[in-house]
Amino acid sequence: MNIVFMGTPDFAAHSMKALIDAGHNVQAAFTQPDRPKGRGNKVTPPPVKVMALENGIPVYQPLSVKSGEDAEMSLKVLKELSPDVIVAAAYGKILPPALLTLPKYGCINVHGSLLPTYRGAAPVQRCLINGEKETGITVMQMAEGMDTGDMLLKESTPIDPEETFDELMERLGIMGGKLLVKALENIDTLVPEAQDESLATYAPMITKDMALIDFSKTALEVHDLIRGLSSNPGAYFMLGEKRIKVYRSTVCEKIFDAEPGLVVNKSDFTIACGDKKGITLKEVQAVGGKRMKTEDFLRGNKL
RNA sequence: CGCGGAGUGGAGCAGUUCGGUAGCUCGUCGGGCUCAUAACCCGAAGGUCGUAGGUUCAAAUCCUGCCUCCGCAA
Repeated sequence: MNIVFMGTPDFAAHSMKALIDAGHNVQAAFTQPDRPKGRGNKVTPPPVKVMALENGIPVYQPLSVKSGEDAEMSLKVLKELSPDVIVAAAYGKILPPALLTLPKYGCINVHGSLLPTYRGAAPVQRCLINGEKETGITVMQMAEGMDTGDMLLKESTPIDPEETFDELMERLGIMGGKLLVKALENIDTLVPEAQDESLATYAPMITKDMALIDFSKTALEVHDLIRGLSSNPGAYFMLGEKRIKVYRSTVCEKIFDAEPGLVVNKSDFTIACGDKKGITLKEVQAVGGKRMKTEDFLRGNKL
């Protein structure tokens, strides 16, 4: 099938790879423009661009597909390519109606949740933070609203209580690719299923201020926040003047009669939480330092 | 030229202000104690102090270039 792919991060790159491996003709990749990023504001290309270039696929990085010169150019390019379908996965831009209806099969989206729950930008993080036991992938027909389109295929997967965002994201990325390929194979026979609006929930973007750990919450809530934000942006707390990021933790069921936020076990870095249980830190990173196991951290840093 | 931190035995750190024999907590190896141990005691090995120059009688420490890693901010 002739496909134009739109996406930006690793999650999307998985889907694009799956399309290529399945023998589809990926005509072009649309992705966000290279942006100054990270230390020294070095310009870095998004993962989808890197993968596209590796596979000799033309890359387009319009500032907008909705309005302005770039959008007109994009529309022109797409008309010339005349793809059978446009596949979007975590592209980060809203597609205008003119694009949604351009290909024969319309636009198909790979979303990291079981719709209609967790529509929006950060479904995977929100699932983990909320302590969900299950999530999945939904492949759907794109509509004008945010993740509101009719669903084509859905696949669920259990979430391990210790699973981190990085791990789950990786799994979902691979699942997403497979499910996408499957959906395209059966595109003519699949019956789109409308989403039940009454069940819809939203997963807004993650912001930096969420990342500060509030130890007055329960140990489980703290744990879920830590794994939901690991490794990016990473939940953190202040230890004196030092900012400590936590990448991995476990809940300690023991009851501690201590103020939330106090270190109650200095040998394994356990901190009291609001429900008197403890949160034991397993993998941390201090300012300027590397990410390391707690035991390593404790060898050189006295609590 | 966005701001800042860091490179020291296998791991994590101190030492750098004010140059003068390389240190801590662990790990590893050997021995001891013990019914036994991840516990305790004794001992040992292991480091071009990121790299290239410079200053100096003398540089981990001061000066300069370069490499690598990391946090923040966007």
